[in-house]
Amino acid sequence: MSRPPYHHGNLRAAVLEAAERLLDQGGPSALSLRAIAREAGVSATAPAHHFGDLSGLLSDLAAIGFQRLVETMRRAATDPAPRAPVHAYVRFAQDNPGLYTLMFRSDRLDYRRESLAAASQASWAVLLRSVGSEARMPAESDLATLGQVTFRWSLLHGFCTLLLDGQLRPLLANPACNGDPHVLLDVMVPPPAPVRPGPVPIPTRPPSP
Amino acid sequence: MSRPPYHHGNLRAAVLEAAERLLDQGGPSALSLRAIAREAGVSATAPAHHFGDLSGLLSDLAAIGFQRLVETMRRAATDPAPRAPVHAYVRFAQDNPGLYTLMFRSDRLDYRRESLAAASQASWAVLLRSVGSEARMPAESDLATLGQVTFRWSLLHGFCTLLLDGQLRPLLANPACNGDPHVLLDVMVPPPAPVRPGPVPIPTRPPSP
DNA sequence: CATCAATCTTTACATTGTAAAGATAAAAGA
DNA sequence: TCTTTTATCTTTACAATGTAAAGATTGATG
Repeated sequence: MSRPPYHHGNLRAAVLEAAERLLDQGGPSALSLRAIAREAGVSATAPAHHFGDLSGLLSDLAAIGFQRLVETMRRAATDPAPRAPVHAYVRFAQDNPGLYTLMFRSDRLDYRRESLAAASQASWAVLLRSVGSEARMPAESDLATLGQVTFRWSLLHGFCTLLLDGQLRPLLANPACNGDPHVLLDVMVPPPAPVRPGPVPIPTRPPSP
Repeated sequence: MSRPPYHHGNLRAAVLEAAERLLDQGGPSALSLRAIAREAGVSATAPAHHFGDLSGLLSDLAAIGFQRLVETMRRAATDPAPRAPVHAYVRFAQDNPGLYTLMFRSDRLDYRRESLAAASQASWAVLLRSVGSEARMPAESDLATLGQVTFRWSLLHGFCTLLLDGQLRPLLANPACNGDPHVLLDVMVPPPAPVRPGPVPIPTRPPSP
């Protein structure tokens, strides 16, 4: 009976892989320190030595998520299709629902952790470049750029969040959508003109008196 | 020594109030069944008799949140200022950060619960009316209306989520914003024109009237 | 080869959700 | 009015979790 060696040798990576496996399978709520340790085949407290505590582990995992998202967006930026980045962003959330959700669950993460801070910052650079800005940090941008960046990210992030939360299900049930979020995405970006001429798009049409 | 009576008499309401107090103070992660019971001054398992389990309690609390949001939006619809609803929505999230976050934390909620389903559905009616639709359910709307609704809610919800998650802090640190999210909101809605002419795929400005 | 430091396990404890059984009091029925 | 029933709340119990502390094992360092 050759039991596994006392020293795993590559536990850090193995733990992150085990965590992502559980995440894909059971969502963020399945990520307990002990369950991850079980999945990785080590003792309950082994991960803590590599990540400090649970929020440390989750933060490193979220950092990986941001890195992949950045890579996805970089790749999509080379696609000639005008709205390729939009669909790529949403597809990323669809393909990695647990990871995407985790990335923005600030109560379980520690954004001061270096890995996560760096990865998050890199995503800012990509986002700024996507609106034609040369700034690397939002703090160095003008107000118009900030508006564009905020608009883009809010719209996409809101869409993905609502989608993953199941809030768009009543919409997707509509026959016109055929259950495909990307249909909804296409009629949303760019926003369609108001049904009737009226005051500016966003502001509410006066609730038909 | 007159100890509290064995039967509270109005425990259901008291528990919800206690829960909201903890929510305001410590965020959604402070909402444990036992902590709520402590705050309400009853035994640890008393709340379970009224709400079934933790997700039941949180769902009823989230339902209250949706009701208040609906009321807020109804009130804002009567405000003559064109973008009053937008600012009202964000202000609601700012004033009730814990509650707003909880409302969309689907892993801790049970959307099949009647209270939550009803409250959530009511918010759809308000949202549909805000884009001039007369439908009460998204399932009965045409694709253009769905696009408008999705656009509005995604943009606002995304903005609020990023804001409450602290993701917009780098933006708000910019002197032009002066730390006020509503400044950012104003330059975001409607989105500003691109700084320079160039291939700017996403943030297409909605057709100016 | 001896020592050290890193890595992993064992043990321990407080906290949590929830099930089960018991206590209390209000309501209902005689 | 008195008994029975039912709703409400408490006590007890148990498995699971995060994390701290101490011990075991092994690779690295001198």
